[in-house]
Amino acid sequence: MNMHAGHHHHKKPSAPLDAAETLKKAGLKLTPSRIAALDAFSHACCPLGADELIGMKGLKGSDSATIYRTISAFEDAGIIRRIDLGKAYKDSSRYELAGRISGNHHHHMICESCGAIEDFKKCIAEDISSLALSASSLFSRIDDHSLELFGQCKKCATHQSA
Amino acid sequence: MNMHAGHHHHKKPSAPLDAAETLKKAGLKLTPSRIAALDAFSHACCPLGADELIGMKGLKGSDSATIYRTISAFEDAGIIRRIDLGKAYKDSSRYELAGRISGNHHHHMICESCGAIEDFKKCIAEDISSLALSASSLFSRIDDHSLELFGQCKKCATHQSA
DNA sequence: CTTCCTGCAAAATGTTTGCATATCC
DNA sequence: GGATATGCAAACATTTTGCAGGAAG
Repeated sequence: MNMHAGHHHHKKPSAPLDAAETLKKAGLKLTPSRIAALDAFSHACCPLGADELIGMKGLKGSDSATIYRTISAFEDAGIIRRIDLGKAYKDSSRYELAGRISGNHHHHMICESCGAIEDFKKCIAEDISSLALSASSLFSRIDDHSLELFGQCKKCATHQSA
Repeated sequence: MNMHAGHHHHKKPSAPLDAAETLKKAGLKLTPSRIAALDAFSHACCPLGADELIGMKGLKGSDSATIYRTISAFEDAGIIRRIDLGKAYKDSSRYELAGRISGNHHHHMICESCGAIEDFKKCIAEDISSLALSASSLFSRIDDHSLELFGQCKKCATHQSA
């Protein structure tokens, strides 16, 4: 399956995101591939997979092993976060800048017919987290959460494509 | 990474789940592997992956290709649903009975240190879905959602293991 | 100058597929 | 009997790893 996001307007970064600073904070060396990857993530309109990074301007020359290692390093450092976009995208992992990095915490609506992705900002995480904690016997702390909505976009609903 | 759920008390099915009926409704033939797989899912304490089904009593003889095809057929039929349990479990897809089948719609809290999983019932999906829809320019319908909370269980928090 | 990153090639993993046979309805 | 499911083996895609050379701090 080879789906793609519906909209392609690049995202304006809340703050321009200083690569040098971000990488230094993470204890990672400042290298061309990493700068390019960081750039790709901060300009992306939707979560990116390794295959998409491979072959982007600035990462054309990078080996795929490097891409995977970069993704892994970024994830470990909390710079990016893996996003589950459902079955339409289940073949490969996709990532986006973590909320603390982008200053743009959000969730996604995904069209199960065409794979279109739309962000939404409204987040009930605080509420749900404390509710969950108070009902929990095992957990004492919630650090993060995922919330995605799956449905159908207007275009697909019209075309009756599912 | 080879993590496992913290608690292992099997789940009591709300309703015993008639395999014959479930499969018939789905337009699937009633075969030993499918009955066994359905049984595994309805007795599971947490989401199961293909590797876990392979080798369960009743599925010992089944080929892994059959297991994958069974999972796929069940997912297509809406019997099971893929669950993203975060990086601790990212190496393979895991599934659990869909809410309509189990009568037990819920979400998960996952310990990022040890992989322990706890369910929680409280769900704000209706609220969030209508909020999201009203703010959306692209979407007209939400059919499903995922919501998982990631944190640390009390045991790991105590042992300072992260 | 030391540590870390990268490329290359090979391997490991999880999952999918083609085809002949067996099974279900 | 006809449609569908299964086993087996091979193919696939994605991601991981070992190692030697190269770049960053």
